[in-house]
Amino acid sequence: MPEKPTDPIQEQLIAARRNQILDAATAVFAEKGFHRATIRDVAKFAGIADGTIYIYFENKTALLMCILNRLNESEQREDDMAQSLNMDMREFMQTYTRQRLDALAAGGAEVMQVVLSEILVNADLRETYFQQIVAPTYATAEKYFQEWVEKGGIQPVDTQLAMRVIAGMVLGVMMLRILGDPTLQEKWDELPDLLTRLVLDGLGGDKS
Amino acid sequence: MPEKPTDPIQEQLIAARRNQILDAATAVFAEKGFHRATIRDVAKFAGIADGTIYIYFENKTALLMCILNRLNESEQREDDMAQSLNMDMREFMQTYTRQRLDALAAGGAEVMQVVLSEILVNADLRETYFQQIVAPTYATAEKYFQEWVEKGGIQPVDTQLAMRVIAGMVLGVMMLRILGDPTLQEKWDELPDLLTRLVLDGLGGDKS
Amino acid sequence: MPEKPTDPIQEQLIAARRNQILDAATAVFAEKGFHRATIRDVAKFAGIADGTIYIYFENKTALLMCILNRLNESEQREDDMAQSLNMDMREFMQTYTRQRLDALAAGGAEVMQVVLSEILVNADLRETYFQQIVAPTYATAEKYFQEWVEKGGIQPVDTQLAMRVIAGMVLGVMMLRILGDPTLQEKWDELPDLLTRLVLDGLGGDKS
Amino acid sequence: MPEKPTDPIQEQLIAARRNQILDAATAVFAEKGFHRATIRDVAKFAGIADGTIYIYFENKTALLMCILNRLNESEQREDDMAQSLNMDMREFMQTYTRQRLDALAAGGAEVMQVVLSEILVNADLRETYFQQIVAPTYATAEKYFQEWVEKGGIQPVDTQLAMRVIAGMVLGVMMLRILGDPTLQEKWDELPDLLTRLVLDGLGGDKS
DNA sequence: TATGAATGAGCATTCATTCAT
DNA sequence: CATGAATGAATGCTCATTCAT
Repeated sequence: MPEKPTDPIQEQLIAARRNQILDAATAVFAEKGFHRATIRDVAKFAGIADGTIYIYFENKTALLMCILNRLNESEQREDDMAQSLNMDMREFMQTYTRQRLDALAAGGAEVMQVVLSEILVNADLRETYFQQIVAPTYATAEKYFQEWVEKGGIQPVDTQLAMRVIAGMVLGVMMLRILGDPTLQEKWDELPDLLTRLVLDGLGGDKS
Repeated sequence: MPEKPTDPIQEQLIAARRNQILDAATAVFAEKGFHRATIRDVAKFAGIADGTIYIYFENKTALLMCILNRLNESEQREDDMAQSLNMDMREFMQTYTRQRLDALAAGGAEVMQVVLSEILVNADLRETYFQQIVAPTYATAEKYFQEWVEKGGIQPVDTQLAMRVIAGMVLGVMMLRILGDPTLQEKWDELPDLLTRLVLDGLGGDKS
Repeated sequence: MPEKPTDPIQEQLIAARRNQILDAATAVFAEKGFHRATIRDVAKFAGIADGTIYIYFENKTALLMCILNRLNESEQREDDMAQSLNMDMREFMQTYTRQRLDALAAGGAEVMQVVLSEILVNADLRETYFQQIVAPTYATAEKYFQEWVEKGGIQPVDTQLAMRVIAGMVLGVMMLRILGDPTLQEKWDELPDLLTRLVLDGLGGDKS
Repeated sequence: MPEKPTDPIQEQLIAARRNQILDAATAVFAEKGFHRATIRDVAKFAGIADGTIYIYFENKTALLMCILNRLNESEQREDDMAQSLNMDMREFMQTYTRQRLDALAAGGAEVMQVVLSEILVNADLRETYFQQIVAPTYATAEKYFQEWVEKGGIQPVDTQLAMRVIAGMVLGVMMLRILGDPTLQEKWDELPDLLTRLVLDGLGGDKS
């Protein structure tokens, strides 16, 4: 990385270049997969020389880590917005699921694809992902959950586990879409409602 | 691949050797991941020469495809058993989720990890996986689902979508465990109940 | 390295191939220097593929180490011959210096050049060289020296140090020749006599 | 290189900067070796930018050449001092060897190591070294030698060759020390005496 | 002059795949 | 069929050198 970027203008240039490279990396990795993509591919896509990438990133894996971090940052920002509102669980589920699912539909699928693929195989990356993205989400959500349980808004359950099931549900649906499920792609917009309904009311028909 | 083994004894030998190689490949891929694992690793593990693998398999990727197929076959067998029973949805959910989750806990995690990782990046593999494993599961399950809806056992919903959400829920929880979630690992046994309860009754507390 | 060469014929083939590669490496390193020479250069010179070299040698540096070892072995053989004879010091000096100097003149200069160059910079190699070539030579020679001192054939001196000075004298003259000294090249044959005379009688003229 | 610095103040600045860079290069090359050291290492050590080095030096190799030249100059100065004295050969040997050996022990070993290593492999450098350092030394020494021979102080010998042997002896002993010989390191101070005695009186014991 | 970001040629090494035995 | 030595294309990364500012 360029040394001591005390100059704020330099800092901006550096940030810009880093983003340029990360954008290229995201696109290329998404298309060819992390392993099949070469540094040369990324450089060409970014319109720079191979070596330049190594001025801004330690190595190829660091590119992936930083893609992950950018993902993290953008999600964090969205979560903050969610936090500021005071919602009941039904609203929360709707908002949360829609946000996540929309993000995927809006082009996040490819990034997710690459990141998940490598995460499954690279322990370091897995740890980072879990610590930086999954765990904070749990922490935030659990707080709400606990509140709702106390207010009597939902059945008493193991909140930790329930959180994971809900998060898993969203993640799993995303995976299935990424795997190419055409039905999910078509009816993607109906999911937030269905998920909310399922989580809160269940599908059981013998309740009345 | 050995050409037209009309001799049934030959056929068996060939099948045995193929399985021997696939076992080795499964073990090695699970430990080192698909890309880090070399053909030599697999050959050594199987106790044969590198070249021999190419007598039985087209190339390295074919090994993964065939691992996938074996996975498929074994799951199909289990699903058949499930089919033979005549369950209501609550029983089905319990049985299905427990079966899948137990399989993962019992050591299927590493294979799943490798397979999923590569599937996310390799379109051919993805298609195969979807056609051979996901789609048939949907087809079977949808039939049941439809029945239950008609019998009034569950609320009327888009069965296709509901299936996907349930499958996604199981897949997602598996992913989160693979990603290293310690809570899930601890409370893995409680999941079938929780999932069933969630899917059928929901978590909503204001229903009475 | 090819696995388990229990078969004696295989062993010979392997040894032959290793030598073929080492010959090529020696030639190429001598011409271009260790760093400027590429593995491809060596492979091309040996008439084989790049990768083949890595079947027989760990890495580029290993090539140098093995060149060193071959040097070692051949010198050891010669030293053994010297050992079997029972010489006085004058004979020994003549024989030893002539042997070493002739070896250099006969084509050993280039190998020596490469080996010395890298030894000066690579601590591992330096250690190996010292342990395997220099130290044994000292050990052998010191024994003789001690004998001569006891017999009164030579002045009492610190034998350890004297050995080093004599060895250094030979090495230094070699270095100077390698550095391109034309006088040394011309009068190379006169050196054994001069060295012997110098070591035993000195140049002082006021002794009578 | 800065063009035609007619201004004497400019000239001094340039010389200072060149020396600053050469000092850095000497330190860095000595520590990491010529090839492992990068221009960036040298620049950092000198506290300047990479590019600045190329204002004052043609390329990386030029740095080594100039280090060699500085070495040359300083040695020449010392030699001049030696020249001004009027010594007999015993004194000369003592002075010359002690001077050279002390210089090495005082920290010149690493520079010597790097310079010699590269000299062995780089023909241009070799020529420069020989022309600028070795040859002048010979020339000077030969003159004295001739004198001593004529005065009858020493045996009549081929003075050219004898010079080379003596120089080689010093160089060789240095090499052996650089190669890590612990005995030489311990008894380094005894060498000037031993060398002088050996060269002038020899080790032969049967002369009386 | 000084800077240091950008360049891109160059290289060691790996490994899937082939094929002579 | 089985072997495993040989192949050589492919690639991440380094670093001397340049040049716009």
